[in-house]
Amino acid sequence: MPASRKSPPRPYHHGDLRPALVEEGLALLAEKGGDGFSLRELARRVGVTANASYRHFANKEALMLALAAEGFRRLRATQEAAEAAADSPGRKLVAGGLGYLRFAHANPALFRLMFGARAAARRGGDNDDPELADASFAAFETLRQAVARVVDADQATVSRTALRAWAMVHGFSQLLLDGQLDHLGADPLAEAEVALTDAIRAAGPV
Amino acid sequence: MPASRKSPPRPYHHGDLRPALVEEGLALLAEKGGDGFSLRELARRVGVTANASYRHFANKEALMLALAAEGFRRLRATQEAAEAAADSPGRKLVAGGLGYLRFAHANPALFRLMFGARAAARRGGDNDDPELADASFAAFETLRQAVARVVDADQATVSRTALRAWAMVHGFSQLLLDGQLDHLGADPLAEAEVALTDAIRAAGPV
DNA sequence: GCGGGATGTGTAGGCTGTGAACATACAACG
DNA sequence: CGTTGTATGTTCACAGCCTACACATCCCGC
Repeated sequence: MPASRKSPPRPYHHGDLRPALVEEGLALLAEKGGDGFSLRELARRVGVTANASYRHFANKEALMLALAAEGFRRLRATQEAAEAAADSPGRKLVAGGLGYLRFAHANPALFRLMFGARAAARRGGDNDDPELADASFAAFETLRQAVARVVDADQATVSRTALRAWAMVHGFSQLLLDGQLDHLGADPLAEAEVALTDAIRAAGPV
Repeated sequence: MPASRKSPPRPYHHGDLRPALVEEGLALLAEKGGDGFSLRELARRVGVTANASYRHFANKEALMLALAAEGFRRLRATQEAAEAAADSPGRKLVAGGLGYLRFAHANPALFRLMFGARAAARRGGDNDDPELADASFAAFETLRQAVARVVDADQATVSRTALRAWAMVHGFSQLLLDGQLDHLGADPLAEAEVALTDAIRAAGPV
């Protein structure tokens, strides 16, 4: 009865390969970093041939774009969870920013991929991946709304303020995970957190 | 007389290979981006065998670190030139920031390498490259001094303010070259310039 | 129950980074 | 001036990578 047994001898078809590739891909990315990420190793881990992934992704870059998009979705979820735990609009804004910072610190390779992949894809000739563009825009929208709940001004002013806040948060995140803040002390994340909190508080209400 | 002629038939020794590799490496990086940068192609361009570079760099990563360090030196030179062209401390600070932003926009792959290489090297087990650390620190020092000429406060306050300014400038630069500001209009660089100028003016005098 | 589309495998080619042995040119010293 | 040592490039080799193409296997709708 070789028909009905499904687990023991590795079935010919994986059954749910695409999400498995994304999930294990995120893990592999965290372990090996952006360089050192290999399609073949990913396939090995998932228990499938190197070429199997080509049924689900046109090439390595397409897979990386999918990882980046998933990263943006998780970043947004992290921001929203952090905001939900705070109890005033001002504190929500700060909490969202700190969530952003911590996400970057906890997922350095993914964070770098998220913000490098679009540019890399476009210089490769592809037009902008809509899934990635959406996911990335949504993350910024989350921040813009947090700002809107604080500043109470016309749309344009809110957007300008949100853009500044984004640049500040993103700048700290990037400097932190690039080791550029290590000279500040023993715990760069903590230093970055207080610096970012001060900066948002100072610039937040314009 | 095959001894004294030096140009026609490619001499066995290049004569000045290391700086040639760095110079052409920067060009190749600008053309191909961080991925797609190949040691073999670089060697081909310089007119030398693939393995010749191993006499000057331990491996590919060491070469990339040298490129990154050279990038920091040029960034600093760009900042200083921009500051020199302005005529008041406040304007010098803004000009330096804009110089930083324009450098990032003009050299996207190099900029990404500069800020990614240290982290990548350290997760590879190497300890921090001192040449790179120095060059990178000097670029921040340039900005810190520009801030010091503006805020007139104790050392600690100056450093905190400079750190904020750095994060802001760096954040805008990174968002710009990652295409994250494209939705702002037809000329993202110009948009980023006014946004950054406003932000520095607003936050500069604390 | 069977035919076709979806999914995974096998094989192969050209590229990459890098190690080891060898070749060449120059420089210092007798 | 001749020798010898050292810095610099070259050749050969290998494993791993991405990916194209042909083939195998499974499942679903008729």
